[in-house]
Amino acid sequence: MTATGRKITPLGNRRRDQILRAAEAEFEKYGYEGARIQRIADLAEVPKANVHYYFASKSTLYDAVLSNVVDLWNAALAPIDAAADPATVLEDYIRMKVELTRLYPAATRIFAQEMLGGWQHLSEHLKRETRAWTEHLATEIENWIRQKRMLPVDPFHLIFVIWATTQHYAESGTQVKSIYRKNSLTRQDHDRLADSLVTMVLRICGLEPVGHGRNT
Amino acid sequence: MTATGRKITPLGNRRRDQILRAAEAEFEKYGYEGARIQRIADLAEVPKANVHYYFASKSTLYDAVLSNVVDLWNAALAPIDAAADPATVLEDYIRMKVELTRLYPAATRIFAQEMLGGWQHLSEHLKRETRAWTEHLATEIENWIRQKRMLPVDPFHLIFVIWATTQHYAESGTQVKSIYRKNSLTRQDHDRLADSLVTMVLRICGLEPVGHGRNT
DNA sequence: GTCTATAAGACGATAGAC
DNA sequence: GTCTATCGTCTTATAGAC
Repeated sequence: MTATGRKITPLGNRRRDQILRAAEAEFEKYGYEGARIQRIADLAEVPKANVHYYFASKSTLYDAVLSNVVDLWNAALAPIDAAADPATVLEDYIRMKVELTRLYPAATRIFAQEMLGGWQHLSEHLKRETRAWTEHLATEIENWIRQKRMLPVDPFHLIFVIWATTQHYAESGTQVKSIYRKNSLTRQDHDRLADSLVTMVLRICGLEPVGHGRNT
Repeated sequence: MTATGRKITPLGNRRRDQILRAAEAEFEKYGYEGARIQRIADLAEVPKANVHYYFASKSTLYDAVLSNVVDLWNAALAPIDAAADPATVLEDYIRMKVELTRLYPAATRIFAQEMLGGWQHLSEHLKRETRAWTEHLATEIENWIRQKRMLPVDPFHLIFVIWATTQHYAESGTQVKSIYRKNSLTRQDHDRLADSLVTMVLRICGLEPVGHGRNT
């Protein structure tokens, strides 16, 4: 089940997927207002009217793309093992988030754009889903602090540090590239970011690295 | 001197300023593509053609807005006292950045939008200016690390933590509000963010609070 | 399901009276 | 400087043949 309550592409609709992928690229590059159905059609190599056959309107198409993006997020970040130690959970979370950023930069940028736009195009249902997960993690962090298993810190601010920093890196072709004077971020760049972020977050929490993920 | 080499509104052009302010609000809300000159005109309470009298094109108008935003940034964040201790410089930087976010949320959001869009509408000159300041701070941090005045950490990642987190908060009317279930962020919210962020950054650097700014 | 052609309207920009 | 009226273009969406 996806966020919309339907299976993602019950298989057998290649044309639809083709258009969906093209739309993702278009919306990533130009945002909702800037996106052009003609370009989506060209990229998907179908006539423009064909896009409207599968998706009634531009808005419907964007909904479909956003829904996929949110599903991706929730699926990957869902499980939190409350029994595990904080350092492990936080490190796993960070590495997972950086990995998502690396694997799906387009989805990540659309997500960020939508956030900056105040979720103007996101349904109430999807909004609730994204919020629920964050609150869950925050509650866990509060428990750990109460149990003196980590230094006191505002849970939401800590989550935002992780979220904002990885999000910030999602934008290949932006200030990050501009500062590093590179054209694309490599696998190594992302590993270094993950390592660095883990180090920083653990220091914030006064935790020692577990060292099960990588050798530093 | 501003980023464009001219004084900001040499005073005496109320109409122009009126339009500029309206444009700022419009671009903040809808982004460059989504912005509508008609709405800007309505908000500024002038006929649409009047907008075109003061600004030749939509692009020109956006340039003017962006230029003001970048000037604001550079003016407030420019001075770094290399002789001062790291904790003081970092704390001052954080509090200044949070304050800017509080005072100019519109400017901040436009800045963030432009960043996410890959600075598509920012002139080369302005790009260079924003980059220069970041590199300057990074160099200072590297010096401090070499002099063992703080724990080793990737300077850019540290800056991004600060930048991304405060930026993330700039979006009143977004996920932050959604999570906190509030309609606007108060002065106190921003103070708490600044305190929290200072604590986190100083822990990352292994530094003690100086306590000259606020009593924690 | 696929595609061409086109409708219907919105938009940025301008001409030209005052 | 200000404003009305309008031009030309672009864009979403649809009608209707195949």
